[in-house]
Amino acid sequence: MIDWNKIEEKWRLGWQNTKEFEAEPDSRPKKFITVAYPYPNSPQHIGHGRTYTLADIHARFWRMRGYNVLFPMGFHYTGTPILGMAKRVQEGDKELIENFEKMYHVPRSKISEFVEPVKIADYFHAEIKQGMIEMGYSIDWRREFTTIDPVYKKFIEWQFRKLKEMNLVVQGSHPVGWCPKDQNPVSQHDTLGDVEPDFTEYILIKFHCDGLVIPVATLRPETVFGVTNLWINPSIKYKKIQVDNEAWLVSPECARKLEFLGKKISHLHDVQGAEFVGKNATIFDKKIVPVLPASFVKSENGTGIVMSVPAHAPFDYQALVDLRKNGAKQIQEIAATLRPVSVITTDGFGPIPAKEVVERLKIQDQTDPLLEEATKEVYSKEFYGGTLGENTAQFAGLKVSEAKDTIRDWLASSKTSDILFELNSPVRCRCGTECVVKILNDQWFLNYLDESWKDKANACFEKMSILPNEIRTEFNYVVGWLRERACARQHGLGTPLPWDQGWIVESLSDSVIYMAYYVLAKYVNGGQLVADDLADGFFDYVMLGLGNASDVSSRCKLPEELVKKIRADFVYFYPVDARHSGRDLVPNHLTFFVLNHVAIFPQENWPKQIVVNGSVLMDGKKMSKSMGNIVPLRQAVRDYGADPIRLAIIISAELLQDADFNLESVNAIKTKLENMLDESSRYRPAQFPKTESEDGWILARLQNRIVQATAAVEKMRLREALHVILFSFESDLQWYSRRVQAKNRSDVSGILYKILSTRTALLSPFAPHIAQEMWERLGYSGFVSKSAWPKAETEIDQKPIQAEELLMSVMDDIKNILKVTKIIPQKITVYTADAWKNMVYQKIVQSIVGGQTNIGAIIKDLIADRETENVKKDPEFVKKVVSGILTEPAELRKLKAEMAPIDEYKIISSELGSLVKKEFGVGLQVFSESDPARYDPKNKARTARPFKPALLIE
RNA sequence: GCGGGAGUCGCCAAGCCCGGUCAAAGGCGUAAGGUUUAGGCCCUUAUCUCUUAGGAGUUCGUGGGUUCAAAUCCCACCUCCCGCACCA
Repeated sequence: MIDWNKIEEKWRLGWQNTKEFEAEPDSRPKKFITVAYPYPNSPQHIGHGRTYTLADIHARFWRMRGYNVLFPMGFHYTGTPILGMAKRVQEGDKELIENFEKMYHVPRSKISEFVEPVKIADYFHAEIKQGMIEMGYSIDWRREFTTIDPVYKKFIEWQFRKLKEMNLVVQGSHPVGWCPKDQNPVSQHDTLGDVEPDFTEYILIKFHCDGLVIPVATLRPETVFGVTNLWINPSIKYKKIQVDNEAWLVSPECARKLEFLGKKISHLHDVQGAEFVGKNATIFDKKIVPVLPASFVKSENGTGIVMSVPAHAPFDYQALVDLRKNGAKQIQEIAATLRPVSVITTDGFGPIPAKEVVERLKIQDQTDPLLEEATKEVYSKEFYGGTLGENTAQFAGLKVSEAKDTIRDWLASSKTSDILFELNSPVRCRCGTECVVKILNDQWFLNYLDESWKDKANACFEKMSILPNEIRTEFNYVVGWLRERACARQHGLGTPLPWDQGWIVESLSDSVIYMAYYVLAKYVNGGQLVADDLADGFFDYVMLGLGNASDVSSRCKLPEELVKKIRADFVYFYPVDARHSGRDLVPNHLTFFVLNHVAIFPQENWPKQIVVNGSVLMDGKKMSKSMGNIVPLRQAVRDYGADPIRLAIIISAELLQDADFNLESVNAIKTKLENMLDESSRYRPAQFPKTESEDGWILARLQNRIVQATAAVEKMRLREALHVILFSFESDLQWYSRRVQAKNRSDVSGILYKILSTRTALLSPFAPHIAQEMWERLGYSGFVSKSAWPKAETEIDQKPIQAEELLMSVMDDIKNILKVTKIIPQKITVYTADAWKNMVYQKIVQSIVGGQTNIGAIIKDLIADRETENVKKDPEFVKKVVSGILTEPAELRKLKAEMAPIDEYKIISSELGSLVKKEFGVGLQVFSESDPARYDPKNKARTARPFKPALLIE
């Protein structure tokens, strides 16, 4: 039994002692590999482990290839979730505290400290870091930092002043979910039940009545030309309010909403809805519509008053129908005069779609729940397929999907409209207060709408390597679609906006160029760099090469040598060579990362590569708290060992696929590794004769495998690489050992040793601990992680490969025949094809490689040639050869076309006998097809073909 | 709706870009055998159908097409997953 944790700890300490992963500039070429840093609000689980493992393998691979690799890590403290958690701890939230205790095993004394947000971050920071160490990540820990370190804050201030100078930070208004009591924006983790506040923008269209403005909320401003009346609920007590310099009539709920939408509001008095029934309202100064009663109008929706468009809104149509039947007498009379006004024509609908759908669904009255469905149907069909009719003035002919915005803008410019934001479903803050939508008028944005900024980003993406390349289009799409993005919040941990201290730089905006900060972090941690006197000039010099070291030195009270050294470090390590992250960060972080780099840094420091990976499933299901199937990383390391987990995650899926993690696969990997470890004590270095065919073959295979594995890792196709290292080698070795055993050889230990050494080196980036242990047992001193990545010989001898392929295929044929005939063999005879057949074969291969696949033409050619005119007698032979060659890979065909034919008779008679004897227990006779002395009772010899000798089994 | 991705022989999953190495890798599962006191681990063999000579047939979401040849290229359709924001 192997004690994984002990082996792992041993080598971890080894790496630590020799400062294996501490990168300093030197004469070697560098690779700067980074991963999106973690947000420490919970321990990491195996899902998090995937991205870091991929990056670590990447780093270790380049290190073995002779690069000076910097692989650092930081911790993202910025953000609001931790703040919300601290609040919940303070409130004694049972569920959360239980999670800490039972799921995360946080000591009770620690939890009580969690009322302070930073303590939460600190705790999980330490926890996550320890996990990364235990996973064997080759991180240079001297460069660790958090995003609330004083120097980091200076750095972010610099970043933002830079962006502002370039006019990329702009101010504007922005709606947010808002708790009126806390006076704070709310996001998902601030609400009861963790509901994301989700809201919709409605257009308020202003009607006039008795000197009052009657605003109605709608999502369909394009139907305004079809309005026939307004709906008011007679039983609601409406409010008359002063809005800026107009008097509005709205429901009480609406009045409250409006307060937060940047309007000056004062309440006048209450009016019963019934008072307005029967009155006339006007719009566009001329159109007059009656105000009618309707019970479906809800006080809490919109303004509590609705514009009625019976031609296109099923609710309105049905309410009108109801009213004609049941209304008060004079109302019935008014209703009877109203006719739906069609303003949209849609394929598949007549002029009054609302009527059609209401009648088709057999809707009874305006309380019928089917009306929702009817509304949806009309809405979506008209939106995508409708055009505005002749009676819509200058908008006639526009598609509904386009007209919506055009008409909205037109209404706004003529001051007949306003905006209302409304939560899609009621949301309560953790404090219990009902939330609203508030418009922040002084919100700061990063102006990702800026065209020249987008252009630069696209230029950068174009030159970048994106792995896997499939997601490249997604990046392009995101860049095109990005608008202004709010870049500051009013609470949370982080850096205050340098010019407006009331705002904190938002977490997705202070994490976009921090890779540059890793260069500084080492000096911060070493105490040489402190925040107090750091000025922008320092960052300008270090990161952009602006100004000079002596000015910076005197201004920031830093030794000039130090300033120069830091600049030199930056010049050496930048740009970022690879950025790893999960695919969820594609539409945000990764895109912002590029955008901010191209804004701030000169082109030579733009990032070189992005590597994106999919997520990790547990037993085929998404990991989630509620499912209770989260596997904490550190626990998994204790139970199974770091290397088996690393491999299980990597081998279960290619980069972008979701990786399915399950215990069986971890166990399978574990025993596989344990077997390899066992083997590594078994072989010793020794001279080996490269005389036998199978030796040449296995050594050639070894070269091929190295080439395959290397190419795969270079493309970050780690699953494929691992497959080669773990399994393909195995099948090669299986054949080799069959051959060796058949011959009773005892001189192969040297070869096996060489192969295992190579495999160990190939394995080491993936499973660094166990590979190191194997390396030691194999008798090497020093670290395998420092040894060179195996390199294939450029000249690979193809002859033994062909020879062994021939033997394999004959063995397969024999087995096949035995299986079908179920005879017990007494004697096996092989006949190899005649020389002229080889010549024909060669010619056919050549013409196929040359593009000729037509059998008739090939035969004609062959007959025309004296040397191969024999085929006349046996056209079937040509057919079989052609189809045989066609089922071979192009590469092999090419090889056969170029190479001289192998001597099948010689190979089979010298190599096959031992195998046949060993595996079938019988003797073997070999003849050439037309050997006059051959033993051929069944006349089989004539069926021999090149690479397909004829067989006789008795 | 927009954008992206996927549907492969019990399950997971390669192959598709660059058509013939493809009845289609590998892992898991299953079955038989070996090893073992027994079990586990491990090893061997088998695992679409048919076949007493190395062969044939039918398969890669569905339906068409291109080609000497299609899992792979083209068209249409069906189904599933993810993102659509100010949240890390």
